[in-house]
Amino acid sequence: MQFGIKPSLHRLAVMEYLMGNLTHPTTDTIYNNLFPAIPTLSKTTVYNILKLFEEKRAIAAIVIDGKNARYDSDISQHAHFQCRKCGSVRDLRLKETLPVMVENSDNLVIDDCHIYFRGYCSECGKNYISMN
Amino acid sequence: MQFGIKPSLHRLAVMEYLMGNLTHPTTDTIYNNLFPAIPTLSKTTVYNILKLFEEKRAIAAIVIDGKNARYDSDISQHAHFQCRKCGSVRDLRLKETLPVMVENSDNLVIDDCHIYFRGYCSECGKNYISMN
DNA sequence: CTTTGTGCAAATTCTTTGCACCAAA
DNA sequence: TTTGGTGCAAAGAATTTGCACAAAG
Repeated sequence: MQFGIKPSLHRLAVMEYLMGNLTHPTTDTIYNNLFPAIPTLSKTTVYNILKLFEEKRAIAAIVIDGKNARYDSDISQHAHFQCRKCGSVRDLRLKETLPVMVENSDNLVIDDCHIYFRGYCSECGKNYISMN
Repeated sequence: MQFGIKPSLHRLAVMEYLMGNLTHPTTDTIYNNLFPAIPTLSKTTVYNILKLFEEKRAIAAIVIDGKNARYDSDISQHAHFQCRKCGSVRDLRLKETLPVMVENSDNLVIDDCHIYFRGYCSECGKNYISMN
């Protein structure tokens, strides 16, 4: 395990879950999916681990809605889309690299960028259109 | 008051506050700043009004950190920057329009986009550098 | 030993809800 | 008189904190 993070069974389990499930899970989802296999796991520990990973920039926190945080082990530059109806979050690839986008920013030290789109996904979009 | 929102004293006060304070205030900040002048105001009402405004797309909710929502009466296309140290949020103008940025997105109906940058503002950046 | 990962329960924070009251059309 | 804006208190949900124990080097 890189990023200056000491491995432990729980940490490895959380990282493996995130790498194997690029579905932007919430803390709760991660906990509930790992708990059956790791009955000693507590939700506090999941919170601790996710916070540590994020601080070390090993994963990215996605706060696309105000509700709860989601996590992504894909830290490459990409955007996210959330459906207003079903709430699902999916990746969107960008055509341009981000640094070109922002006007000269005084003396800001920018080290992170998140792009969030909202609307209706293909499934919910159908219903959305048919309801009008 | 446009956007299909019926005006009321409280609604006008919240909208005027937002238009006069483009500092991306939180619900709490708005409430605390209006309360002295409007002692009958309750925080529930501020929540109600902000939710209504956002639904009507009269203002934009900014969820740049997971903590709490911030609001912006400037609904033109622009990005936001938050300082990791002091937490302040400021606007950033974009060079490109957003639709060019995203790869062809299947059948997504995209109606909203938020771009968030993080790092250190000019003030905190100084301290950040001098501390290393 | 000493550090640090973990877990429980309680506390905190932000936001929503239920319901009653009040004001305006 | 009916609709809809408001306010209080309580509930709810997500996350953090304090502290004690356990595990690892």
